[in-house]
Amino acid sequence: MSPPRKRDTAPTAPLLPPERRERVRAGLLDGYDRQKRDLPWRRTRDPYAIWLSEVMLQQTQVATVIPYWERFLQRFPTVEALASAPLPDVLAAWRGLGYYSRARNLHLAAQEVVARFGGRLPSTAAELLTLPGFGRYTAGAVASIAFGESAPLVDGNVARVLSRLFEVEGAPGDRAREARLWALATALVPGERPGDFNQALMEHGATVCRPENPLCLLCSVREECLAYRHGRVDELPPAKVRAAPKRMTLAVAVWAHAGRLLLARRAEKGLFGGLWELPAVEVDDDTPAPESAARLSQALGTPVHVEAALGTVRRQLTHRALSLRLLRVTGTTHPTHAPAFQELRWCTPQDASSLGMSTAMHKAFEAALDAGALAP
DNA sequence: AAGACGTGGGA
DNA sequence: TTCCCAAGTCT
Repeated sequence: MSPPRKRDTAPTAPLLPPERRERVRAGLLDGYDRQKRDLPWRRTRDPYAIWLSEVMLQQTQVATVIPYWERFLQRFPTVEALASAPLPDVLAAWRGLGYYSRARNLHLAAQEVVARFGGRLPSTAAELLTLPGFGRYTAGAVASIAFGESAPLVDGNVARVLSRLFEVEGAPGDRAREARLWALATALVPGERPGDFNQALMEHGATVCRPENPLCLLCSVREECLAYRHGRVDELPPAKVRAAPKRMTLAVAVWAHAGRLLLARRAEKGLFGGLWELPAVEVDDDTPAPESAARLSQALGTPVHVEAALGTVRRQLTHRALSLRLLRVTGTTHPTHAPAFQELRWCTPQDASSLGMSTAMHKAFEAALDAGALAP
């Protein structure tokens, strides 16, 4: 008989010893109970309102979200109200918040909640994950905060806090790193008040364990922090490498008729999907005005010609450098539908103010008016 | 599985 | 001015 085979790797340390787990939990929860910010969605237990806050907070700062959240809830107070609203109305309420696919998916999910769950949001992360716009983070957040499930969550804040506490190596996006962070979050969350614990983790990252100038001297889990102990707080986690923004030029039709401007609603997918705009087509940076007119004619399904260039509006997005080239155009017919757009509408500035429109296009719209687009 | 998808605020 | 990025999801 051969001797029992030895393991070929050294035994790994347990992910998280119980005593250390309890100290980390207690420290974070204490900090939260003492210092948590008074945010409006922490004053409600309505799962729909909590869901809405989590969607709005994706990649968006708290101070930006607050007024949108309050207005949106007034306009669409329940899942049913949201589900039965037309998408353009939902996008109008989202105007200026960015990442508009969030609003489209929220609307779709509300309709599914009505159709599949009788208007009641399901209470587990696993079920929530089946709805549009619910990824791993949002499913864990809503399940734990609204329903008290011990579901883990990892967002940018949590990733930073756990990276420092447990000295997790690797860059954002690294598979092994993500797996380790989720494993740590999963190991930490079971216990009292899972929703509060998850919020404590995020709150700690937002207010104490910040990306720059973290407040280690005020930290409630400093004694547990490996990065602090090893003087590595400033180097964990490593910054993510970001691709250089790509240039994108749009030829924008400024078409006035009888005191109104022609507006178009964009296709549902992609950049500014489903939003209203001054009709625009993508062109090369060096496209001359007559060719831009030809492209716009095709998109609008009726011939237009350029009367004047009204200037260019530039806008910097995360992954794109946008140039909106305003062209005053005219044509002999005045279309009410067009091949490249979902809808066309001739609008007064007042009409336009209530439509869902990106901030980029809103700036272009204002610039067109400033340039005298509707001047007599 | 990288890349697309917005915006406003702070350094 | 310019750069970075903040409670992610989808394809």
